[in-house]
Amino acid sequence: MLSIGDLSKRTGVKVPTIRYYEQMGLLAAAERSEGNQRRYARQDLERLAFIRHARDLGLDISAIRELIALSQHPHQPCGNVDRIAADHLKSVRDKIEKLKKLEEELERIVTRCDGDHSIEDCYVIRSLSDHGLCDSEH
Amino acid sequence: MLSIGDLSKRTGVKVPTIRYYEQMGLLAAAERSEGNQRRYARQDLERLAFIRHARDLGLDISAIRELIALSQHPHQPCGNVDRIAADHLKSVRDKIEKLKKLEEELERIVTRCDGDHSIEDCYVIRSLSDHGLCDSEH
DNA sequence: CTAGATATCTCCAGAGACTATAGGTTTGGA
DNA sequence: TCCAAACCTATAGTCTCTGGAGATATCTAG
Repeated sequence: MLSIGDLSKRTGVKVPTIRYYEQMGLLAAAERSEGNQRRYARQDLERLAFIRHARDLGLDISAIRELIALSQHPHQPCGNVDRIAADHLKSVRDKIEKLKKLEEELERIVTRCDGDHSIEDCYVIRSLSDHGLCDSEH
Repeated sequence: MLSIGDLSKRTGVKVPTIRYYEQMGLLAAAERSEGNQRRYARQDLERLAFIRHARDLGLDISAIRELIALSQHPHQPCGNVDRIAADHLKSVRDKIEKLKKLEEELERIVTRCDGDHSIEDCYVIRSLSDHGLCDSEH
């Protein structure tokens, strides 16, 4: 049996975060030692690794909760699982698109500023003040 | 003079958000009507548009606070302004990089799932469970 | 001028996903 | 056996808003 600290070291998830996941219902309430400390078995380690991996991929807590619930019915068809992942892929793509537009605009703003003139004339400040200087909508 | 609702309509910033910006020190405390309601002048409109624009670009409140402070000394050189914008550009680029890696991995996971088999065998679930199935580090 | 509708005021709580602190208890090794 | 490290619970804070409650102000129609 692993202590919460052991589990933390093995998964890279911080101790308070593990307790938080338990509170949020992603991890089952752990067994306890005689002195009331949490003790974990291998399944808990796997479950936490699953959660960690899903979080790293940017899935939010409620999506993960749903995936866990689905994974406990292994003989059902996996359409919902696929949908969750595909939806998330779409939202990641949307975010990338938005950030690329930001990148372009920031680039445009920054490259017109040599950092060596007065704030009064600074393109960065002027761009922020005047939306009309933007190329694209946002 | 504009009411807070007028200002909201003109800038697209919600009323409670305007009050929040005032509380955070981005907007000066507004003048008040006899009945204690906020009244805004044209400068406030411009300032709020500046804030909105900077937020749309992803700059955080403290960066905006700093930019506003700098913009009030128009005769100083603009090196710091440039630095804030350039730092932000870098962080946007970093975010894009990370998201692209996620995109790749999610794509890989999703395309191997046809949504038409059992959860037991689902590649999405298996990928999340087993980090070893990933192509790249993350 | 007054009634009623709309807008505003302040204060407080909640969102999401943690993170940190305080004050106390248990555990593991020398 | 003793002590430091790890653990426990409970609570509050992070960041950027957003929404609600209950009270007050302003505007419009009659």
